[in-house]
Amino acid sequence: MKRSDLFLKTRKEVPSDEEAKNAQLLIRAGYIHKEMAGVYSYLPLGFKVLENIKQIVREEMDAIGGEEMLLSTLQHPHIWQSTDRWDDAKVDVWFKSALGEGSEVGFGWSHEEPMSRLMTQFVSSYKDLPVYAYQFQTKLRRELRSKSGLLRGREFIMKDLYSFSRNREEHDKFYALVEQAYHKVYDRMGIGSITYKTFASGGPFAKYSHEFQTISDIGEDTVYLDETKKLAVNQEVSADEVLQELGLERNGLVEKKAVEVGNIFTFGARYSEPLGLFYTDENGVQQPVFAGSYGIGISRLMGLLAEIKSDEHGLVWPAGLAPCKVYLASLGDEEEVRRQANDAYGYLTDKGVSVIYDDRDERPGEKFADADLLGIPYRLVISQKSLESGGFELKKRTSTEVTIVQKDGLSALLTKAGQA
RNA sequence: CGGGGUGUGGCGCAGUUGGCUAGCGCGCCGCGUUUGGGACGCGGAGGUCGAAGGUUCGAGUCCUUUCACCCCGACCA
Repeated sequence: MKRSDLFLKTRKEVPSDEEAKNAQLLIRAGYIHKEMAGVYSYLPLGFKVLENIKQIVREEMDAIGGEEMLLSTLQHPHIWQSTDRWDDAKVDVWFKSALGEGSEVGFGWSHEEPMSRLMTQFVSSYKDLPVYAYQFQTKLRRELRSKSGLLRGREFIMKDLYSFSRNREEHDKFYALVEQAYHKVYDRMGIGSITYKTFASGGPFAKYSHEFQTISDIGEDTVYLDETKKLAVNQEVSADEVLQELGLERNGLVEKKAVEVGNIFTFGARYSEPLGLFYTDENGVQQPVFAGSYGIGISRLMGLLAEIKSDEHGLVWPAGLAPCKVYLASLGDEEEVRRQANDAYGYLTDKGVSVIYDDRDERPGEKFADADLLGIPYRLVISQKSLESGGFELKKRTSTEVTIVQKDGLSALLTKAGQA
């Protein structure tokens, strides 16, 4: 991508209506645009980051047998009435509208009901189970107060996976598998070491649900950590009996603020029964499908990563999430510099290394500042001065060290570095 | 939804006890000089001062209503 072709524009000043660091940085860097409170649009570079986050999640969900699909956003009241989750008195986050007189529709804020209902079409025998289906969906929720930039919006993107198993044993095995997959997801995003499996309130079919909480001061949740066991307990369930049951010592726990980046629930027959999701077992007996749901906040992760992976100069995307690998900046307008910059851009692009080529007629300081603000992992500079030093200057976003490299060495170096 | 705060060119802000063609910085356009950490000079464009109503000879400024946004709280992935 040539910078001169992008509609991207960065800002020096922070927007006055954003307090949260993640929103300030992402807006300054031109990754997102605020439409209204708690509602953001994703601009080309922000969209790439979002897609990169999704891709990591997608790979890990596919690896444990997930089948990706996409449910509708518009929801019919009927199926939600059958689980008593349509009434505003029961669920207060519904955005609702009407098709016509006396005919309501809702905008999906979660999808247990439609997914369960849909499965009645495909599940009738024990041979049809288990089923693991997931989607990336824009969820709409009428939050009374959205805040913290991308961390709590009225419109946000979530990965939600639903498992449909024959029985608890089969369910529990998959539940454990999801837990492992989630840890891989967070590891790959560079927040594995500060993300804890956390015990939270359960429901009729499980004593606890589990959250994945990433330690951060911007978090809304308070958790108690056992750092040696790599476990945490949400404050909401941190009674003495619970700690005892989990084998945790209260005085060994540390209180921290954390951001919920994922959760996994055991639902059992809670939605299957009212929605008519049954199967016939080996003995010819009808059984309710044993279900679970598993969420990861995709857009929330983007906000959290911006919050955590940043410094005083701007964003610092982990490899694999950045919108591209290299920020190539040409300095000055000498013929030779221009020629070699174009050459390197073509060369890297051909080798499959994603590049933003800053070909604008701007001063060096501005290009350096943009490379930093955008948080691109590598900065490659070509100028009269760098040519005199023997090639291109390569610098990592996370380091101040500059190395001189030749064009032919670039792609190998960048490919190797990207894998590390 | 309770408490606090803010709305003035695309962005960030100033605007005194009401007073004259509403300013400044950034950004934008043109010309020139510049070129290793967000340059400088000269000349430009761009505003129903959030909206509606009211008081007044006169309202960005005072009053009423309303909308939006931010922060704290309650609620929530």
